[in-house]
Amino acid sequence: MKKNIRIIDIAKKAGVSIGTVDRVLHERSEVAIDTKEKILKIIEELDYRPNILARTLASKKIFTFASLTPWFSDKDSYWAKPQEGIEKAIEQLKHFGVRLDQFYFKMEDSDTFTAAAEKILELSPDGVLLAPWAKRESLTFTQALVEKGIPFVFIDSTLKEANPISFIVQNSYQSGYLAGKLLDYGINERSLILLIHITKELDNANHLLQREKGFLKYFESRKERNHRIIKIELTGGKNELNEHLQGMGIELTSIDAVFITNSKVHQAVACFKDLIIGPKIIGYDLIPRNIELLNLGKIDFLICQKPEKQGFVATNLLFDHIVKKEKVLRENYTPIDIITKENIDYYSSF
Amino acid sequence: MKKNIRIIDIAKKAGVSIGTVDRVLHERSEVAIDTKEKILKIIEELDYRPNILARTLASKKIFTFASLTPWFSDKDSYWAKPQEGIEKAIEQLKHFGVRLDQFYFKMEDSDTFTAAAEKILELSPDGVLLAPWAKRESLTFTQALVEKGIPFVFIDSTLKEANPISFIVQNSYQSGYLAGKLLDYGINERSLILLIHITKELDNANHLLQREKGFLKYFESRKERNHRIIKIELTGGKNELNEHLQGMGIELTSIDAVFITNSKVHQAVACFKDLIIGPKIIGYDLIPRNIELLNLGKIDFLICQKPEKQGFVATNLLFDHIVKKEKVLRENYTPIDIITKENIDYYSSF
DNA sequence: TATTTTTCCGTGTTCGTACACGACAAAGAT
DNA sequence: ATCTTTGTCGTGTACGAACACGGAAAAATA
Repeated sequence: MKKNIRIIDIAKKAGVSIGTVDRVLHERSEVAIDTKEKILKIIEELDYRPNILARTLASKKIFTFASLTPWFSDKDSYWAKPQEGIEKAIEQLKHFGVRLDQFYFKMEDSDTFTAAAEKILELSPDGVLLAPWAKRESLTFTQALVEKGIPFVFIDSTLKEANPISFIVQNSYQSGYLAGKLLDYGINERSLILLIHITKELDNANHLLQREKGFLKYFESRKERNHRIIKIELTGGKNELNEHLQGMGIELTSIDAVFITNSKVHQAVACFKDLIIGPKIIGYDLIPRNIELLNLGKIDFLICQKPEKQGFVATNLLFDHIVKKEKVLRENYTPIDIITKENIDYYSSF
Repeated sequence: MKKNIRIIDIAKKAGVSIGTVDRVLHERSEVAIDTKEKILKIIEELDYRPNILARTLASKKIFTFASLTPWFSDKDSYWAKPQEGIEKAIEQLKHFGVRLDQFYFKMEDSDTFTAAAEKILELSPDGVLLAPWAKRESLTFTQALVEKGIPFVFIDSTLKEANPISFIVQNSYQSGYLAGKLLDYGINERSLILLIHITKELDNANHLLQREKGFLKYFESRKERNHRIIKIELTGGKNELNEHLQGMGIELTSIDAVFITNSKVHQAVACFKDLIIGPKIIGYDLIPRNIELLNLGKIDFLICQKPEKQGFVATNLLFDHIVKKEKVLRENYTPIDIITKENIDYYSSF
């Protein structure tokens, strides 16, 4: 049983006191250059790893993390999930002196983003977890963070122009590509496929466009299947899809497969509820209404990205960087999970 | 910011010394009944949670865990995965004074199991992680553990007759059911489906029989699809499947879908390698040869169960029970993950 | 009453690290 | 020659909990 190396072991070996070793470890104040080098060498040799327990116990420092994510009213809503993950991580990290301050913004009002960002800057936390929704405002914010030397991690999406210590996102393009594959797998040649966006501002939703792109790319690579793909943009009104299809002169029964690019898939399903054999349907996210429809067999597949895990991992990345001072992976991708009626009961969000 | 309750806070409030509070906390020696009750009440009131950091730092106790799993020679083999998970967990728990002793047995020789079990009993660890492969021997072992008061956790499978603090397994039946669904989704009516076991001792492999059962159950519930299912048992020889099919007078091209009940799926694929459009194929586990075939499009789906996570979770369950003295969930199920060429790059084993 | 035993509980040290404080010597300033 | 300054480094205390030791009071025994 190998005993752990302690500061005092280093000190003894170097013939100095623990205080001196401590100064070297923390670059606290001046140490004679020879002594410093000797100590560093011994630290290297002995492969010294500080005992985190003792470190946190001794240091009265409290680390404050701030999170800035979209506001949600319902605990079943999508954005509640990353928050859950963040909170779960913080719960475990409490012992290490980590505290969390949560801030929210309203997705439809970028002023709320700016206001929250200012509050965070005023607070000057040790690290920030951020969903960079409003692009311009996010950039201003992250610049200010960089100036203050506050590290930050992106959740859910990332900004090329910013410089986070890491980000954790799903590869939307690839998930769209997968959706294409799954639908294609279940239909015959010469099928009619709908690609549906249901959102109020498609321009702002880069995710959805990426999913579309991946989806179309898949079928481009399978031209020999001779499918016909129709793209439809909706805003989420009732009966909207029905009317839209009528307007285009498309029979419900002629549709073989449907891809909805986000969690609004339940809205599209309503349209087909009276058919005995409906089209194959694939959409996103395990929200309660989708789960219900999946279990009823009305939805064939849901693609999911473990949003809780996203928050959880992001928080731990920040912790590893700030407290443990380890190098962390910059690019983190969430899995692209395939959920069906048959495996949903065994799906875990972590 | 709520300050953490310490032992000294309790002591002050009760008008005693920290030593007395400590005795109550650990039932170390006698404390006057009044004092004890008063202290317990205050502990309750203040919702005192001991600081794990300080606790482990002060207590020189070292917890020893023992693991007993099948021996493997190749780091790519299936049983290397749970080991990886166990080791990763132990790495994190080292700070809390947890050490691991690994023991192995040879799957084909139950004497090696008994020998290892005896060594473990001799070692008297604080907890045991166990893959209960040989049933009779496992029961003898766990009985001895119970007698010595050593808690244990089952990995990969469980024994009804034993009483582990928890077990973590995949629901094999359900995974077979899912395999049925996925295959059925991709084929037309009146298809020819092969159900193939490739193993030397099918009787001993309850997993595989459960998978078969789930698979058949799915199709029983979809009788109207009018498929024909042929069950084949192989032992893993070269060209075995080919010869078998010839013997039965089945054309390769007439086969629409194939389900192999374990990770040997790559052996079955070889049989169809010359066909331009082969059957739909589904099997188990992300071992290198399967991954290769998945990427080549020769295998459509692999069902996976995060074996690393299994080891990881099991170790943490043991830790929570023994060190943190928390209640742990008895029944734990691993996810039933669906892996395709399109999402494999984003699959994480944890 | 004196002595021993038992019951109850306070004190002090320890774990490994952080950090404030100040000691000491050498170099420079007056 | 005396006083400051500066560079080095050791000592002591704290963090919160565990546990050994032994002291004081109460109870039991002589």
